[in-house]
Parts: sequence; structure tokens; C-alpha cells
Amino acid sequence: MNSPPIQPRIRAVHPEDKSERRAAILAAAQSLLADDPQGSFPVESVAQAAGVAKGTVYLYFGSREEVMLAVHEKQVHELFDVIGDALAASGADAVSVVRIVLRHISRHRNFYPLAGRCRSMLDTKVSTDCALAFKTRLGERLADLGLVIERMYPGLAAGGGAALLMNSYALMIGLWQQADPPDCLREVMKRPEMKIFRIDFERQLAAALIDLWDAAGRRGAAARRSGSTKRSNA
Amino acid sequence: MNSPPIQPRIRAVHPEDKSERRAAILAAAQSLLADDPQGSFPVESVAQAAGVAKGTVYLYFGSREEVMLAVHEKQVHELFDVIGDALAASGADAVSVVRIVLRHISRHRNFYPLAGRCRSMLDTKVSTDCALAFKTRLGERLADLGLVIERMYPGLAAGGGAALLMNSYALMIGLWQQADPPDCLREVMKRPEMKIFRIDFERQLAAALIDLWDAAGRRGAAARRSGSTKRSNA
Amino acid sequence: MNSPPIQPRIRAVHPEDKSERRAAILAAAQSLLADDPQGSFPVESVAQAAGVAKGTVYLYFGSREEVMLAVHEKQVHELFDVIGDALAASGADAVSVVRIVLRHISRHRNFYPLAGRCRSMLDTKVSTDCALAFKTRLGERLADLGLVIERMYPGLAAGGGAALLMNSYALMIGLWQQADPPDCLREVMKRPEMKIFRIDFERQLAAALIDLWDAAGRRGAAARRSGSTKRSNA
Amino acid sequence: MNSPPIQPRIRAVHPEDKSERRAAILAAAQSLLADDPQGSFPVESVAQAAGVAKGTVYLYFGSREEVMLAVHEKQVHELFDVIGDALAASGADAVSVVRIVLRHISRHRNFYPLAGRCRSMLDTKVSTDCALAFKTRLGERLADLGLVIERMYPGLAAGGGAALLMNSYALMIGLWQQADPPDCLREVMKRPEMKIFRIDFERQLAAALIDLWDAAGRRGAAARRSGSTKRSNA
DNA sequence: AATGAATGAGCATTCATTCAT
DNA sequence: CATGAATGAATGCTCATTCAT
Repeated sequence: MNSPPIQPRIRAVHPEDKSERRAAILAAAQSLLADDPQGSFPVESVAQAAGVAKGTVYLYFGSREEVMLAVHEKQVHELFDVIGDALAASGADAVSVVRIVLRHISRHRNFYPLAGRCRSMLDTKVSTDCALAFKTRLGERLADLGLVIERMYPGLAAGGGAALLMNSYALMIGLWQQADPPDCLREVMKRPEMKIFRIDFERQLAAALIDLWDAAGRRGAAARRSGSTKRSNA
Repeated sequence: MNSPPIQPRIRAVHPEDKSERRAAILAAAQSLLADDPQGSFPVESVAQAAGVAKGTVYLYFGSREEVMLAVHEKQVHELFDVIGDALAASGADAVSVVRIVLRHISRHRNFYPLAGRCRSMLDTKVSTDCALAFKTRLGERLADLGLVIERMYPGLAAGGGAALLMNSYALMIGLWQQADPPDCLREVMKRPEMKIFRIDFERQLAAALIDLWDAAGRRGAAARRSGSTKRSNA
Repeated sequence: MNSPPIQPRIRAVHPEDKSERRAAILAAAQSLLADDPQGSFPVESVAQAAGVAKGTVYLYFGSREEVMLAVHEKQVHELFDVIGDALAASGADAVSVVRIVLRHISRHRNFYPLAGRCRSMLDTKVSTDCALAFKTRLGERLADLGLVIERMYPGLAAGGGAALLMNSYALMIGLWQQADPPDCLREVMKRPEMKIFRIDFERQLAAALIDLWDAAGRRGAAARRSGSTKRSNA
Repeated sequence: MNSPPIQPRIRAVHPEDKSERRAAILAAAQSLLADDPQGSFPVESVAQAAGVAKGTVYLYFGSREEVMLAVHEKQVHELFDVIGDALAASGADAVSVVRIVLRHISRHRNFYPLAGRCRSMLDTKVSTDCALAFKTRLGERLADLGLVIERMYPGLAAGGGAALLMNSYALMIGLWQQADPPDCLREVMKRPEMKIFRIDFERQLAAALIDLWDAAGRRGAAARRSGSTKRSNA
């Protein structure tokens, strides 16, 4: 009644082979996501695209949602890498960082839909362990980058850098959710009543981000002047 | 368990709201949502809570998602009402508006989960007509309130008020998505590695919103000084 | 994405129509059980055999197991009917009752496999309500028939009739489990080492049942003689 | 959670038991069964509890069901050991044997669920060889003990001892199936309509067993008197 | 012998939606 | 208008089993 494995794939015995297989599954999911941003494809499709059996997916991930979360995490860390590089560049300032980040994101627009669903993903079929690990790793990056920002804006309160990052990220995701027309509205976006939503997403986002970063810089400056260095929040 | 809180509508914004049945269904869904923010309850539950038959729900709404969207819309318009009132108050400024809005939202925290899912709802089982109507009504409010803001910050570019509102809304939703711990993490939020996410959501949001509004005000002021009045973006 | 009902069957609106439909599902399951005593067929097969859609089965039963339990219950009550008739016949005694019961069972041999699985069915996917109702109805029959038996064996302790029935039923099911060769042993049953299991099931069962009933009768007689009438157990 | 209780085997009945590994696997399964009488645990759990790899289980057993069957067999043979000892005791009679057997079983209540499923296990994923061996060994014990009983009840027909054993066993298992409330009914057993099922299982079983054994004794006596020694049946 | 990675069949169940009554 | 019976698509996941290492 239970059928045996017919053509088992080459076995991933060593840890590095396992990481490779895991990565293959992630890549497969990511590739499917490109065609279907809503991610409404069965696990079997992911498996097929990765060249493994359905069950194998569950050897590397606890659930379908955990696969998707892992794809999201990968993309977020890539974004953080970009931010880190931008901040590390000589002469980096709010404007240059924002420009570089936006350029990256504009080339990875399939980042948004998944990111927008991240919160609800955590509410569904993601084990506490998995969610915790995800958040922990995220927190580490946030802390690291936050420190870099605090060094850039001396006087910014402790934690102010991370807060600025969170706010920026929030603005980015939130604004995309407002601005990106859903498929069913693509056609009617040209109507006059939709004018208000025909915004230049990247322009508006860039402006708002710069407002946020400038305000942080100004606050840092003010703090420096008055000698204080504590109290958090951007 | 679900006592349909027949919240008297602050304003009868839409003509179709006149139907008591429709309102009852919305109220039922809203009440259910209070217990289950993820909204993973069957249409039948909504119908039961509303005291109607399952089929009746489809007499008033095109699909399950349209019901949820309507609940969301109702809540958004309530929020807009509050913003409108705050702006209309004498001596209104960024700080007072933000304070009032945050107070409202903190009393309607079940606004967030639904709002966070709004974008993906539009991608699923919402007819173009319905989505268009939703967006159109939203756009109208946005335009109206945007004008009020532009009057408050004279010199703010045309459309700058609406953009400021969108940005604010985006920040609010996006930051909530980062800050609100999912159920599976409620318990572990006290761990040290989660410290960075134990933010004071409302404080941080308020600060960031004020940064945004202040920047808009400053930009408006600058624009006024230089005589220009065009170019959009906040 | 969710497809509508294409060719809905005639609707069972009246209670009697519903009973009919329920009965049809039961009959379908029973018929499948005849071919596959282990009952390892999907719910869909039952539905098809009953001429309804899979979902309809779940309109009438809480789970697959509840369908099977209902089939079993039907068969048990049929057996109880036979026992009742046998007991009601003039000149009924242990021998005649046992003979009649065995004749019935030998004509309904697919009663055994299901009956043998009844206990484990109750452990799996049967709601408390359903199990309780099943047991309650069973208990009623047991009590009724028990009284008839007690009238037949005056002096039998209160409850002694029901106990005798339970014991008889237990012996019947238990002995079948020992005696009925599983499919995989059908062929090898003729080997000498299997001799001991090549019993004449019905003969041995009949003899043991009569022992049980005679002993009960004797005990009843003894009790009568000594005047006592209480204490239970057969 | 599952501390493999390495119960020292009372007797090394089968040669293959010499394998420590095999014994460890059986002990692990038995231990798991104590916590989950339904035996709905994966093979991997058994392997882990036994301290071996999943594949190793299949080196010693042909299938999952064969492991369970082996556990059952072990328990049955332990029961037979007890019966043998009870019969061998000086002054052994039906009452003393029944008492000793019941005491053993009451201390090993997890014997019942598995025993009750034995028949259906044989229908699923047990090789003919395995089933045959199981039955053969069972038959041997049955024959041996049957002879002892026939010696105890001289005049009992040939095979009458084994038949009496089978009947007794059947009654035991069958009555347990009726009497043991499934988990989902544990709570509601106190209700009045459940009264008829609130039987004193061991008392009722003991009484019925004694009826069976007494009847066998009496029949043996009668047979002796009339000189006959043939005809089987208890 | 032992391991454990890989396989993939297998299915109950839910529930949004329709439409006969 | 309202009802609620009927539909059936849609799929995540488990886990027994195999066999390359």
C-alpha cells in the first residue's frame, strides 16, 4: 500500500549537501513566486521545481509556510546586505543609502508581496522555533545595522538606528501595499477616480524615507548639542 | 461568544449601508474578527452570527473576501472620520492629530490585522467592481482629507496632503506588522534576543509620524518661501 | 477557484428525505464493505456508490468513522431484532435462540469484521456525541432484551439478562477473531500445524453459548430455590 | 517520556529473541504502547525509543505491523505462561486458574487494546510467513495447555482443552471490547443511560469464565460416565 | 550490520459558492 | 427575498518502506 522510493535522488549526507538541497528548494519556491506572487502553488510544484519529491520538502522544512518564510528571510537578508554595503560606502548619507536601497528593491519587486504577507505567515503553520529563529536572526542584523547608523548620526539615541531601520522598512512595505495596484485593478488604474493612487511609488517612498532619516539626523544633532545621549526611539 | 456589537455607524457613508441585513452581516464578521483576527472562520459562522442563512450573505456580497474587505473599509472610514475630526479641531497640528489618531487605533487594535491583509485580499476573489468601488471611495476620502492638510500646511504641493496621509497609513500598518508579535511568539518575546522587537509600538509610531508631518510642514514652509506651489510628493 | 455544484442531486428538504439519503449512504458503505471487509475504501467511493458528492457524506455524518460506526450499529440492531424475535417465539429456550442467532449471523458474515473493529473505531474520529448516542441506543436494546431473558430465566439477578447478552456477544466476536483465518492464511490453513485453528466456528460457538446460557439458567434456578433475587452478573 | 522498560523476558520462547536488538525494538514498541494504546506512533518513534535507526527496525521485522504483532505475541505467550503455571499448581481448579489469570491481566491492561486489534493486524501488511509462524507458535501453546486441561478434566473430548482456552480468550477479549469505555466516553460514563455499560468487567468476566470451565468440567464428567471419549467441542 | 535520506502514494476534510425550493 | 442542501475542487502532510552509503 505504501510504495517505496523509486528513483531516489542522490543523497545529501554531508551538512553542506543538505544546505545545498535546502537552497535548491528555496530557489524553486522563489522561482515559482516570480510567476505567482501570491504563492498559491502546491508544495508538490515546489518539490518538482527543485527536483525532489514532495516528502523531501518536509525533510528540510516544517511546513509549506516555513518554506515561504525562508524565502522571505533570504530576500530580507539580501536587502540588509545591500543596506550594509550602502552604509559602509565612504560619504554615505541618507540620500545615497535610500537611492541604493531603492535601486535594489526596484530590481527585486517580487520582494514586496511576500514581505507583505510575512506577518500573517507567522500566524499560520510556522512553528515557534522557526519563527523565533527567523526573528532572532532578523534582530541581529537590525542591531548591527542600527549601530552603524548610530555611528553615522552620532547622538542618535541607543536603539535609534534600529528603530529608524524598522520605520523605513515599515514605510516601504506599507506604502507598497497601498500603491501597488492588484491585478484586478491594473486595467482600471487609468480612470480618473484612480488618479490619486497612480502615485510614483519609488519617488514618494524615497522622499518619505529621506524625511525620516533627516529627522533622525536632526534629532541626533539636537541631542548632541544638548549633551544628552540616551532615550531611544527615532 | 460573539455578541454582534451593533456599533451605530458614525456616518452613513455609503448608500448600500442602508440595508440592515448588510450591516448585520458586517457587524457579525467584525465581531468574529475580534475573536479570530486571522479571520479563518467560515462564511457560515458569519451568517449564523448575523442571524441569516449562508446564502443570504451572497445576496449582499459577492464573495467571502468582499465581506472582509467591507469590514476593513468600514474601519478605515471610521479612522478617516477621526482624522477628519482631529484636523477640524481648532489649533490642530501634527502632534494633536497624531495623538488623536493613535488613541483611536489603540482602542481598535483589531483594525491592524485586517488592514495588513487588505492588499492580498484584493488579489483574491474580489471582483474588479468591488475593488474599484472600494478604492474609489478611499480615494475620495484621501483627496478630501489631503486638501484639509494642504490647507493646514499652506505651500504643501498639490497632492502632498494625500501623500502624507498615505505615508502615514503605510507607516502605521507596516510598523504594526513588524512590531506585533504573532501568537506563536507571544511567550518568547521576553527572551533577550527578542529585545530589539520589544518596542513601544505606539511611541515609536508617534515619533515617526511626527517626523513625517513635521518634514511635510517644513517642506511646505520652504515651498511657500520660494513662491513655488506645484510639484507633488510629500 | 472554488467551483460551484454542477449537477446537484434532488434536494432532501423534508426530514424523511434526509433519512432516506442517510440510509443510502449507509447502504453504499455496507455494500462496499461486502467487497472489502477491512473497509479500506475512500469516502469518495462511498459517496459515488450512494450517488452523492463527497461533501454530502459529511452533511450526514461527522466523519468517515462515524459512517462505519453507523453501518455497524445498523447491523447490531438487526441482530438484536433477530434475538428479540427468537426470544419472543413460543417455547424459546437457549438452544432455539442460539440456533436462530447463529443462522442469522452465518448469513451476514460481513458483520464480524466491522464488529471486531468497533471498539477501535470509537477511539478514532468519532465525536463524543456520536459515540454516546450509539452506546445509549445499544444500552436500551440491551436492557430491553435483558429483561426478556430475565423473564425467561426467573430468578436470574437483575441485570443478569443484559450481562448474559454482553457475554454472548463478546464470545461471538472474540471467537470469530480467533477462528476466522485472515486472507494471508487462507491458503495455508490446510497445513497440519494449523489444525488446531481449523475449528468449526459455528459449532464451537454454539456449544459455548449454550454453556453460558445454561449456566445462567441454572444460576437463576438456584437463586430461585434459595429465595434470593438480587446480586447481578450472569 | 518513554523509558523503555526492559522487562526481562520470563522465558526465551523463540530463538530469534536472542537478538538483543530485536528485543530492544519490541520493548520500545511496548513502552510506546503503554502511553498510546492505539499504537498510532510512527516507526521512527519505535526506533528512537529502541536506540536504533529507522532502517534497523526493518532488519528485524518485515513491517510495522509485524512489530506490533510480535509485541502482541510476546504478551500472549506471557499470558500462556501464567496459565500454564496456574494449571500446574497443585489443587488447581477453574476458580484458581481464572483468579490467577485475571490478576495477571489486570496488571497488564495494555494487553487488551493490542489483542483486540490482532485480527485486523493480520489482514494488513503482515507476511504470510510471519502470520503463519505466529499462528503456529500460538497453536503449539494452545495444544500444550489444552492437553493439560484435558488431563485436569478427564473425559473432556480431544481438543476440548484447546477449545476451552480459545473460548476463554475470546470471551476475555470480546468482553473487554464491550466494557472498556473509549477515551471519548470516559467522561460521560457516569450518566444514567450508560449505567448498563458500567459493569464490573473483571467480576463479570470471572463469572462467565467459570461458567465456561464448569460446563466443560461437567461435560467431561458426563462423557466419562458414559464411557465415550471422542467428540470435540468444549 | 546499521544508518537515515529520499520517496510518493494516499485521503479525509473543509468550505466557498450555487441554486432549487 | 431567503434558505440551506448539495457540490467537489483543492492540497498539505504523514509515514511506511527502501536502499545508497
